[in-house]
Amino acid sequence: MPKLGMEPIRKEALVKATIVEIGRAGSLDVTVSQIARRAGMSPALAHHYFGGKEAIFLAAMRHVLSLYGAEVRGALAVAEGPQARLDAIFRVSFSATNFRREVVSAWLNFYVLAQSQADARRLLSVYQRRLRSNLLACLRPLHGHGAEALADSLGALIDGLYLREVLKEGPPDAETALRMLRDHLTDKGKDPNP
Amino acid sequence: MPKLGMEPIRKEALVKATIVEIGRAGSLDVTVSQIARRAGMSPALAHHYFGGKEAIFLAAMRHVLSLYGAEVRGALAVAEGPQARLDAIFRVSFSATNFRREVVSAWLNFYVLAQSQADARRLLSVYQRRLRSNLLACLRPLHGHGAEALADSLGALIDGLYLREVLKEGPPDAETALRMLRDHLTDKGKDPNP
DNA sequence: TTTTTTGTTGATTGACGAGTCAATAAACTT
DNA sequence: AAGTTTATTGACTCGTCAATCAACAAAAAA
Repeated sequence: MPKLGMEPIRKEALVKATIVEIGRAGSLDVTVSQIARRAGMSPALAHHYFGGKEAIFLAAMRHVLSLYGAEVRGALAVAEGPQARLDAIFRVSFSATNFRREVVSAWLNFYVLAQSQADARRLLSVYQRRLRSNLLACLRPLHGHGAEALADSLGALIDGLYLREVLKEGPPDAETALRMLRDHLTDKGKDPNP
Repeated sequence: MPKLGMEPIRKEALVKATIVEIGRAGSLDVTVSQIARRAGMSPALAHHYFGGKEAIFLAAMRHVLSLYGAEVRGALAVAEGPQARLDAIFRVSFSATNFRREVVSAWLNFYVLAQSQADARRLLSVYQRRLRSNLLACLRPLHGHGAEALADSLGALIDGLYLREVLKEGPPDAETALRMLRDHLTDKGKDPNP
């Protein structure tokens, strides 16, 4: 049976299964066995490829983050002007791929993980810095000073909207979330000192 | 040794120890033994008084929530006018008692808990509803329509600021957080249709 | 004073889960 | 054909932890 070149396939299956299982459990209280079973293999194989549970979680985190990052880059590539680019970032943050219960739950739990695992913290920091710098690039032309504070509050608002999603029932409401982000900016002094 | 009337004392000690331990671990991966040891008793006694780990967490959650609730009520009692009352809510949310690493970590983990435990979810929902209605009472006189959306985004922003605190290092910066909350409101159309 | 209630713990149980290992088998190399 | 690498798992080890229990101690009630 053993076909060669299984490693990437198995790893991907494990990473996806990890996200699903974290979503199901709503926490990191997920056994390697559960993950492996959902990914269609034995627990031993999961250990074989990743070496340990910690590494599996880390890989899952990287996956979510890089997926999000890629989507942002894609959206920015076709958006022209700061206003449009800003909105592109917003839309990606609440796109169907990212704003799903599973993924939101994963994010939340990654924040928890970041409190005790340095690698996880580093990854999250990278994401936060990237988001901040993306936002700043758009905000500076629109609101000269105050762009920094605005970027920070927008970041916090996005995270808060994610956080609150986990308590809601029913399908995620991206429209409402987007409206709040946009309203956060409207009526702010436009370009006070360019 | 056995003095009578220990129950409330023991319970309080356990609840406080729980919050400290959650803060230390940064997660709910905390054993009853750890909690009991920090509270100065045997694990068996913790089980005796609470019946199980789940109940200990729930009690800790109630403690944090009721402390916050009491502080809000106290601040509202001496604040006059919607503007002042609004700011009172903000200040309590980032007061020295509530905006501490331990407590912030506890909040975060309660959100996680809420995903898998119905009781925890109920408690958090109560808090959210209360916050929302407190905010609404202040916002309606100031911004007629749009008060609802504003209350929701303020709630999300508060949660987001808490969430982001767990990644920061150094002491919590309440001033900056407060500035963001206040800025979120400034320049919004005041009282468009009263 | 006996009995009951309340407080307290050491020792134990039973379950579960991460990680290891030896063994098997297919595919590639030489 | 013999040897090496890659894939795969069942069985096992070792540790941990929630929960239980029997036993002991002191206060209160009878």
